[in-house]
Amino acid sequence: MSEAPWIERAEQALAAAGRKRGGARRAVLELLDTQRCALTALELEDALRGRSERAVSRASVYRILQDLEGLGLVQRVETGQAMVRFERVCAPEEHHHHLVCDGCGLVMPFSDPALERAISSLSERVPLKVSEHEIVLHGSCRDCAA
Amino acid sequence: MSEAPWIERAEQALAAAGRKRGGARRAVLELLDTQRCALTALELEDALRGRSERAVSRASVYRILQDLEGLGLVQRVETGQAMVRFERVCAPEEHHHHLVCDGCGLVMPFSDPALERAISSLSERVPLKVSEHEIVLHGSCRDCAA
DNA sequence: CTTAATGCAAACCGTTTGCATTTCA
DNA sequence: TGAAATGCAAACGGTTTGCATTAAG
Repeated sequence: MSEAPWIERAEQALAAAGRKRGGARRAVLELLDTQRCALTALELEDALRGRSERAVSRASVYRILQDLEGLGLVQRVETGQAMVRFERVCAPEEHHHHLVCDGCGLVMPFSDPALERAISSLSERVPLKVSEHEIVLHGSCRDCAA
Repeated sequence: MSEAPWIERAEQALAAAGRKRGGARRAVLELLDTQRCALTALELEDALRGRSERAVSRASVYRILQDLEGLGLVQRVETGQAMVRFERVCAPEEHHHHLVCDGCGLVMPFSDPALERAISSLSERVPLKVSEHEIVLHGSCRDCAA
């Protein structure tokens, strides 16, 4: 199941949940599908309005994201910044975490197999049935550290 | 420096920063000092109001926390819940991360040396001068999983 | 037709700020 | 006395909701 392209899995999951298709959600799905890293709702809205893509009202952006999150298609990323970020939940190979520059707000993805091993071994020794994990490294990016 | 009790270091750092002492902040410091894990501003306010402790207005709670965060005495913890949490920054031996039950909102601390090693080795290979990291495991606690 | 999707504007709510007052050094 | 600390209430800003409209199946 996770081999199918994300956007297809998404449409499928939505259909399975008895949802009807709509242009706003389709536009959000398509934009999310092109993104490497987490966006805020506002960034999403602007990206959709700015380009040729279909404009989507802010309320719909939030509703759609919330909805996709509930279906496990999107996950929220908390970076310590004012706004929450969202990104698609992708195949294990693309699983990543985030670097946040506290100076300029830049957010970058990274991944590290050793870290994942540590997390997964840890997850079995902890009093919680772990379903997901989020790791954020804070610091200064190259420009800000200079 | 990190061998001194946290509350003393805090008072010291505040004095060094040219701050004057005050009852509200003192009460917040004392409460934070007794806590094992992160609290929300509201929980702090309630704890101070409820008990015999000195009541502190919500605005002051936030201002004090923000202030302490700026001095590196307190850190914020984002758990994906509505409110941000705060806890004192303690000695390395007490360094920990958080387990969050998405069912009931329970937040528990945990620590894992292997994980810390993975993080610190990773921190040197990443395009960010890492100053801190935050790890949150989400899942279901024993009661909620049952 | 019946239910979901969407937009708009208003409501929410955690957090911050302005301002007047008190307290500390 | 001058600067910091505090409380109160109002302002903020990201997110959510209510309601009327449109569109999918």
